[in-house]
Amino acid sequence: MRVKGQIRRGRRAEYSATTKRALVEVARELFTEQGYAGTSLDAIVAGADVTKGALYHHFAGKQALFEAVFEKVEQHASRAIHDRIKNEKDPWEKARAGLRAFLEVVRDPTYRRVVIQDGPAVLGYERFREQEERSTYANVLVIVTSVLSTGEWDLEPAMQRTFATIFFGAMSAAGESVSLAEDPEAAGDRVEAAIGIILDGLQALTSAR
Amino acid sequence: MRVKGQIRRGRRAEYSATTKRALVEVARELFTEQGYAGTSLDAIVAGADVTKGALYHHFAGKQALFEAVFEKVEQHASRAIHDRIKNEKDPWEKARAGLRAFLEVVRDPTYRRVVIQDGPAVLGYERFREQEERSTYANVLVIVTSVLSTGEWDLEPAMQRTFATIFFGAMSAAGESVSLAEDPEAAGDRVEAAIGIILDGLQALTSAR
DNA sequence: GGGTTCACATACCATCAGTACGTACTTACG
DNA sequence: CGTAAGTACGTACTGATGGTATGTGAACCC
Repeated sequence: MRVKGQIRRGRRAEYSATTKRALVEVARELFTEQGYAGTSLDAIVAGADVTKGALYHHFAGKQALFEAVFEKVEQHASRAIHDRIKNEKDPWEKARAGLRAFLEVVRDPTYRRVVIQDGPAVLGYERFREQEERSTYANVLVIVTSVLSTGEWDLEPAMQRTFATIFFGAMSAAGESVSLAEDPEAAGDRVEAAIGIILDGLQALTSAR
Repeated sequence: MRVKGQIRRGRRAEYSATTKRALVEVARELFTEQGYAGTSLDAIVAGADVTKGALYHHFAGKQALFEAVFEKVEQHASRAIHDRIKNEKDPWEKARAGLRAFLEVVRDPTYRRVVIQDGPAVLGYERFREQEERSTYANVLVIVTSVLSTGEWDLEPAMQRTFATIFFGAMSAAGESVSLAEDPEAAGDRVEAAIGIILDGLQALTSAR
């Protein structure tokens, strides 16, 4: 059963997928505007022009729907960052490029609300980290690992992960403050400068010995 | 109307204060165990052995009660950290002492759940920051300011706040990962070592010039 | 083309935050 | 000392909301 080289999934399957996407998309918008707690399932299904039967057919519940939204947002952000650092060869340049990319990502209201603000509370911290592990945090870990390989530190993996966690937390907090500042442009520059100084310090340690 | 040199507030006022403290205390326990969303007001008033009438007499609502709990927890944490850094004279030593103190504070399940996990989502990020501003974050800012004064950086206040935000975020994330690690002891040591290296780097920058 | 399955829709339930109102005790005042 | 007023609750209720049980019609398979 093939059409134009693609596997024909049947009308029913396509309609189903469309409904599911619509639910996730509407949920994403409402979660962004009103937060998780402030968004009712009734509002979501009304926006997607379906009923709760459809929602509970596709998702186990409100939290599962949120997680689907969360995953999509993270995936988008992760890809944006990855695209910006994959071509940088020098580890230190890669770090600075990644930082700039993240500061752009965090300006997206959806990312802030869904991932940073509501994410930990709704998913629980363990599940939150579990999701981060394969998206934005993964990018940070790659960068940190590559930076730490420049010196003669030879840190064990656990230590590399500790550094990644620290930088990830720093960037999240910084990103949040940037997008909430009255002058996000200037605030972003300050963050870039501050982390730049920290990186300079680490760089100084490697060249010193 | 005085008793033992204290102003006598009357029995009713004392009973009232006792009821209020009981509500906050029970709420603190339940919020810690089951989170904000998972805790019902019925459970809180039952635990405090009062009714919802009492709760709504003392607090505007569930969120206001949470904020009272939040404030108390933050106050306790902030004081614990302050006590540990006030005697340290050398800025760098003060920073390391503050870090160690924070890593202890963050091991308290109540602090993690109420302040780090639920805080931002329940209070909203702006109100969350507003509260932090005069508690734990204030401590970090003091440390950062004193550390930055050692070099010839001469950074503007906005930049100092940026550094404080960065370190505060780093420590929050690190603290969370520490308390969730299978070996919190070792994880704490790693965090201390990692931030120590970052501080070393900054220190190297000052002595280099 | 007839039975089966899937993708929903409908109707309903239980929980819970919040409100309206009543009440007993206490304080202030004469 | 007595009474009016206010405070600190208790009781009873409502609306909103997440979740469930069940029905149904169209698409799929043989």
